[in-house]
Amino acid sequence: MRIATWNVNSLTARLARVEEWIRYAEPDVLCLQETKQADAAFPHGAFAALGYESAHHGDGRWNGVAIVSRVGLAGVSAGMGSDDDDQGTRLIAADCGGVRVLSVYVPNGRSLDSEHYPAKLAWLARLKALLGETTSPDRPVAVCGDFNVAPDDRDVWDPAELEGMTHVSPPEREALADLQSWGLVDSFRRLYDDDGLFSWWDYRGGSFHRHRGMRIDLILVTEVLADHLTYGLIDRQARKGEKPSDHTPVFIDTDVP
DNA sequence: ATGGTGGCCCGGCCA
Repeated sequence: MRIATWNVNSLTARLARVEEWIRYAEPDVLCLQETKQADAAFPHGAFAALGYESAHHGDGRWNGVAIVSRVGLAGVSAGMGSDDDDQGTRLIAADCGGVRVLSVYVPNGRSLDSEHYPAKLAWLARLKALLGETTSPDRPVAVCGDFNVAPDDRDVWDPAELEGMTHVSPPEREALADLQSWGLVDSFRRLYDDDGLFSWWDYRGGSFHRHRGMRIDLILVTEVLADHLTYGLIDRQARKGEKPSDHTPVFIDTDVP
C-alpha cells in the first residue's frame, strides 16, 4: 500500500497540481493538510473522477485536513473530541485498506514566547491520548501530516541558525518523541539516515533553490507497518514548477499484514 | 532591506 501526505497550502489553489501528482504517483491513500476549505467546497468529485473516495474536515479559511483513498474509506472521525482540543480543523481519521489512517496538521506554535507554543505541545499530547482512546499500537496505524516539528538536526538546513525558533526546540522534539513512544516509528528514518532531505521550504528568499528547508512532514507508523516498508520518497519534483505548495508530498510503500 | 513570498480575500493575518 502506498500512503502519502501533503500539506497543499490551499487545495483551491493547488487542485490541478494535486490531480497531476495523484496520476503519476498513484497513492492508495493521500492525506492532505491546509486545504483552507469549508466542507461544502471540498472537491469530492475531482477525486471521485480519479477513482478515490474522500473525507474532509474544514471550516473555510484556515487549516482543513482530508483523507483521499482508493482502498476504502470507513469509520471517519473528524476532530479531537472538543473544539478546544482541536484548535481548528486539524485532524481527520479513517480506516483505509486495513490501516487506521490519521491526517494531522499540528499547530505551528508561532514563537517560543507565544501562547500558541504551549498549545502546540498540548495538541501533540492530546493526539497521543486520542490514539490510546481509539486504536492500539498492535494494529496497523499511520499518522500522517505536517507536524511542524523537525525531529532532529539532520532534518534542518542549519541547526545553529534556527536556535531559539519553533520546529526545533527541545520541548517540541520531546513532545514528538513522547507521541512516538505510544508505538509509532518515523518511517522515513527506518529507510534512510541521510541529512538534508527536506519536505518544506519557505517561499521567501529562494529557500528551495538554496536547500534551506526542513523535514516536518512525517508518516509515523506502528511496528506492524514499519516492519514491512519497501520504499519511501520525499518527492521534490512537486515543489518545482507552476504554483507549487511550500511543502512537497512524502510517501511510503508498505505491506499491510 | 526590521523585509522577504504566497494564500486567504481586500487590510492584515498566517505560515
